[in-house]
Amino acid sequence: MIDFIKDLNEKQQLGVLKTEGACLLIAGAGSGKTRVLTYRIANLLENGTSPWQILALTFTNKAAKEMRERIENLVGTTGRDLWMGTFHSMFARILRFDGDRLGYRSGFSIYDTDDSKTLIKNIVKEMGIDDKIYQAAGMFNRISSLKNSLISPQEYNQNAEFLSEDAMAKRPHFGKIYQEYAARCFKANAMDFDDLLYQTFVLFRDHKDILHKYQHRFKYILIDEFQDTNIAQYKIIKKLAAVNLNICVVGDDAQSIYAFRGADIRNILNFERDYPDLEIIKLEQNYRSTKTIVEAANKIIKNNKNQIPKNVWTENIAGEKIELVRATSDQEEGRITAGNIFETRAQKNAKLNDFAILYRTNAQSRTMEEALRRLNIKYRIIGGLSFYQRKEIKDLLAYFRLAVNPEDEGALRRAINNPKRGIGNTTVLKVFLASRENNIPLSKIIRHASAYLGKGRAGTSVEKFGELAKAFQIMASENDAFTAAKYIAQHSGIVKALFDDETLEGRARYENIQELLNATQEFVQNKISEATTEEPDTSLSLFLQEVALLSSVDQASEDEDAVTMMTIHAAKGLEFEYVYLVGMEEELFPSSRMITSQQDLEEERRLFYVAVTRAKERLTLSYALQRYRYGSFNSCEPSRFLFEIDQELFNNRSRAMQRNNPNHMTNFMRHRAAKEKESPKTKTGNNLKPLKSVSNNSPFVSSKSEDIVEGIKVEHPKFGFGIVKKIDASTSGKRAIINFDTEGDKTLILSFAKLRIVES
DNA sequence: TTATGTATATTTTTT
DNA sequence: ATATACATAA
Repeated sequence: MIDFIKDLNEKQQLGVLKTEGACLLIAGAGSGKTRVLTYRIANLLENGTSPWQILALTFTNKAAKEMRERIENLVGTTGRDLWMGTFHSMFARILRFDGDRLGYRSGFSIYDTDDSKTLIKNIVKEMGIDDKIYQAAGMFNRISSLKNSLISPQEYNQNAEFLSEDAMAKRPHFGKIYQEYAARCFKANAMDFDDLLYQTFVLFRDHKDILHKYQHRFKYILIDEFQDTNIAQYKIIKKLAAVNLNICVVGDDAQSIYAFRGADIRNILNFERDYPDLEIIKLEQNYRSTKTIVEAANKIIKNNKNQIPKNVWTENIAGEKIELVRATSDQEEGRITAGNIFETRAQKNAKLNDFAILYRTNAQSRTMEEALRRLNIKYRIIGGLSFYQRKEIKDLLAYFRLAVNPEDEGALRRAINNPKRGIGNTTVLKVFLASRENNIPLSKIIRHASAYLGKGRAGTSVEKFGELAKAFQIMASENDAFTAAKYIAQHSGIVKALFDDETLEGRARYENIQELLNATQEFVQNKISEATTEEPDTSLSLFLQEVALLSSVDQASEDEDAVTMMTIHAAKGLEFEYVYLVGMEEELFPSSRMITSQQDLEEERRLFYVAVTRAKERLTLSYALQRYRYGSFNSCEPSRFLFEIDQELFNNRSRAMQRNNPNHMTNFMRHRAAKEKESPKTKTGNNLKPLKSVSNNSPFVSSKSEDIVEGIKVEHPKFGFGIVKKIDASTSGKRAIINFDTEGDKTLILSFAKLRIVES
């Protein structure tokens, strides 16, 4: 029997013991909600609930893994059969079992964002419409948010309001693109990330027997990070919980940072409405951070209007004051940060694992890397371009996918002529055309290519590839992931091509391929050692599914003692003794794209709140006066967020620095006041753009590009002198059409173009 | 069909 | 500054 009482405070106990009915845990930062969830599950297991009757949804696979380990420590090995993981991976599992009812086959591919965008690009190209208006990224975002709101292509195309909106925004073909995109994914036996949610919803909606199966299986449902769930996720969960009604959600509205991905804070409010006899428990005691940090965080979040009132407090010591660093440049910021880490480690005898550098954008990691490397400090970067996004990895994965799912359009496109087989673009287009016109599966076309493309060289090359693909398919279905992967890597020619590449880059790529093969081997071994059944699934198919749903945090290994660097988003749920939050500058944090609306700004502030509350012992904030961006220096102003922390919470050094440079802070304050006054003017000037553009965040107008107006004469370093003919603010990034004396008309993006005003 | 050079867009966060 | 896309030549 576990002694719950000893390890938990009163509120936490309540959260553990209130097993029946609906329960909403509002958990402030560092209030031990993971602990509550862990004990809650352990308690359920101890009371005789079977592991497979519990569905626990976490935000990352890593969180699930850690929780599983902690549960096993409490109650033994029963944790293994829990349905615990991310929404996406648990729903993928359900769809693998029962997706056939929707017409999917079990080896379905999971398209990542790149795959989806490529497909959209191809569709737009095939439709022969302007790819400047129908940009893949914009179309993809729109489709994504529609799916997250559970609106199907059919529903979309029958809705007069949507259609007229599109017509007004001058993109009348969007509905068709959405329809075609969905059709093509289905034909390719592929789902994108959003489909994993959307199709699960459809499955439960249209097939009551399957819904019943899961409704009765899951006696208890738990959801972590509830503030970051979207409408689709909520609706599915509501269906699943409808029979047993035992549902416990944990979240903190102050840490909701994924609205851009469809997360809807209203889910918390809906939850109160949908479960009237709900028990609401507020966890407000913070066990993680010092008083200083908790106080700073509270002050920051107070500036947000939308929030559930709560009072986070701590019994911890006041601890060190917050340090604020001003650097002259981003490079200096890096040097100071690295130097500070170096000193602190020696002083406090700390491990590098205790340090984290957090930033708003991935691009900021580079200067930090250089600085750390100079001091020989080990580091790891989470996110950015991950291992699985590297070209050579994606190339080989395409072969794997094709072996598991022969209809995968994206995989076929990628693999068919890589390495070079003399199958060019024209031929590939013919293959797709033949498939579409005769309504014959791609796999069949390529295996009988000469019948469809003629008996020329192209036809035989494709046919040979078809045979190869078929062989891989058999290989994948009859062997475990490692065996199949090794075979495919060798026989696809990918390994050979890279092995022959003697350059340094080629070597690295070759090693990455080896690494991928190691990963399949590890996967197989893990499955066997964790197995609770006779025949664990070690297929390449399952490997691909797990890899596709890996989050950036999941990929980090903590074996080595190293400083962790990541975006604030990736840091959610983590904690470190010493946190360095760099790049505290206007336009960077808050991001220039997020300052136009109150809502967006509040999300940025929550992001700041998340960053600050990662720190246990000490928080260091820094900003640079100048930052190298887009290949040139830009001067920066300190972030407005810095002024939301009480001056007394900064250490003497930081305050002295501010005093010694009265110019800086006060100047900035004046600056901002002036800007705010001015802003209505700029807004009216921008009113030309259509009411509803795809990117509804109007681009930030820097003071420099503001000065560029129609009719003035400017000088460009390359094109020489010219007259501004027209300003176009309708797209993302304000553009100007300029008539140059020597070069004629050019369209330039103002935030990039280096223009000097000659006369206005 | 493939290789090469030039133009163009890109940087917010992610399952 | 860098990655990708497209056009052009071989």
